[in-house]
Amino acid sequence: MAETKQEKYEESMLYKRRHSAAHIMAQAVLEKFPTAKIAIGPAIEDGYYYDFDLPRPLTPEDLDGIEKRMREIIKSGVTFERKVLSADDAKKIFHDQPYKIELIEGLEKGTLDENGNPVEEKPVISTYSQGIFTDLCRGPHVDSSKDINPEAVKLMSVAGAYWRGDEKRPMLQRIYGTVWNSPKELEDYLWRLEEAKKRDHRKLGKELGLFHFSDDVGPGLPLFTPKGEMLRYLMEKYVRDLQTKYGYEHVWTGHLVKEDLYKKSGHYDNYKDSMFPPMVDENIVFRMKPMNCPSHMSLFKEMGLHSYRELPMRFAEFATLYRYEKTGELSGLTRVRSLTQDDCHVFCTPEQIGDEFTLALKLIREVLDTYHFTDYRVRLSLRGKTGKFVKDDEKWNLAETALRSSMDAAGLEYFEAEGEAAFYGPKADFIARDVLGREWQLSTIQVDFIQPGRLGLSYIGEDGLEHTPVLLHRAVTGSTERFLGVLIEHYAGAFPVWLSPIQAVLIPIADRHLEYAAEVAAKLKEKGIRVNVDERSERMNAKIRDAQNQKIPYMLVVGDKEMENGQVALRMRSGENPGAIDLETFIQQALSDIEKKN
RNA sequence: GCCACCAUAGCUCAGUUGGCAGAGCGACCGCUUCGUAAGUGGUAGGUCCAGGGUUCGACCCCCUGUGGUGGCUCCA
Repeated sequence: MAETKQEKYEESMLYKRRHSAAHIMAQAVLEKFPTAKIAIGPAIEDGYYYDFDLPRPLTPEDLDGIEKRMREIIKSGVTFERKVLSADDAKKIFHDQPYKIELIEGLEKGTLDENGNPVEEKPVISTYSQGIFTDLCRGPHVDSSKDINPEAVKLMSVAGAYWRGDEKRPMLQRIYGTVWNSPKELEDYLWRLEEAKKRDHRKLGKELGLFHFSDDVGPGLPLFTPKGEMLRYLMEKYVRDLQTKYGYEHVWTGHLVKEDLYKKSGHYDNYKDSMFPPMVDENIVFRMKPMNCPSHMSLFKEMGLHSYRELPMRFAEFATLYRYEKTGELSGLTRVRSLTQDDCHVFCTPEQIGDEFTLALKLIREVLDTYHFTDYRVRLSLRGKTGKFVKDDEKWNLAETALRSSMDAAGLEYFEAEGEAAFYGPKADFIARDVLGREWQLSTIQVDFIQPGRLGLSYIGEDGLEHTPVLLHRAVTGSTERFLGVLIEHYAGAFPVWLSPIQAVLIPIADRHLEYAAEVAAKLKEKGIRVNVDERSERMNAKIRDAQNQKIPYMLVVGDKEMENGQVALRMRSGENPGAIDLETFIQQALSDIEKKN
């Protein structure tokens, strides 16, 4: 296979255009607010941003003005000139720009680059100037602003952003903008955003009548309609059956747990802020269950003394958990306060890690495949040098090695992310790309050498001695709520037949066909097909339109001809119109589509 | 939690220098019985998110709160 040479984004003309546009925007903002303090302004995926400390909040009108001024600057043809200089000279230039001074000090120490990211080598300090505006910058940039098409530039939004991403530091105003190589590309990008909006699961969830939120119930607590619950049921049943087939066993561990257990497991220290407040009953303090691991481990313990012959033991559970997410973090179904995890904990010996990982991997691959997620990558999250990570080098090394070799053995490509691990061990996350190219973290497998010891778990080994089992945490779809949100957007609401809450709708042409429609519906129901009869006194066209908008896979029109011949006139939601077929033929086709999970 | 913006009928939205609240779709009740994406007439439907303030008068202006959106931070 021929190797295609792919240009790195950071070296591309598009990147230069975006980065240069960020500088031009900063110039326009400084012209408007001469006392503004400028922070950082990198190019990012699909555009760029720049952070400012401004005397007042920006309005949408400000953005229009800044965008207009940017076009003028671009058209005027300013050139970008690079200059290398010493830290002291740089400090002189930016003497009234405290954020730049802080960045220069980072560069001086050789630990951070001009965007505040850690670097290996001590960087050269350089500035880029266009016209009267000079910025601390490594580049690269376009030679002249004439390399940017003024009609391919657009400011997108204003947002708050903490300086250096640290919530204890000042909140700056971030302007997001986008630049493309041509106005056509910009138009395509805006079109993609529109398409994404049409697929937004919050919008589709309402239109298709799948779920709601209620102020009376509370934020982040979704309520599912009969259709929405059907989806949940089907999704969970599918994974449950598959897990059973793969040798996982299901357990149930309730919703409340004594707070003390989380102190023992170590979760309390790390996550008490994201647990719902305690429920106090005389001398006992309870918490809503925010994770299953301690419960599953307690169950393992209560089931008595275990022999190595019993391992691996695989406890799976569809458990509804409650997490006290900050209100600003809640978002539709993808970030909620009550979530149903398809969780599993595998208790095994160190030697079994590889096999268990492979098993989990096989299961995950099959599930992602069924849901038409074919494009995904794996992130291996490792501990960082500082932070929440439990201190035990030997065990971390053992865990990291086990995970790496398991993934290598599985022939799986992965990339590593330092500092992203859970506090108890490294993890492998599956990040899938949906049809719009957006990435979602779905499945996860985590090795845990820490918690079983903390909770005093043990098994008797071949040597007759007590050993601490290794714990594997594993989730396939993550949570039912989040996965459903992603699925709605992935399918744009047109679920495959096996998942569709309503699989077929019968459309009688006139009232005299109602009886036949009901007969057909009864026969379909008998075969387990989820079917509705549209009995309204509407024209067939209106019924078809409504069924299309509800994205129902099969529309079955019945009139005089069909009634006479025991047929149904099939129309697919794709617009495909096979016409009149025998009822039995349709049933066979539908059952086959459902069976194949197409 | 922080920054900005938003909240009007079931849904999508309009509205007024501060002077009796509007449309389309949907719902309901009729008429229509129709062959592959909206037949037709009528009726009902509102604490203009909540609480306070300014005012002769507040859906509109101010404050506080609640909820949502876009980000930031966080995500066992």
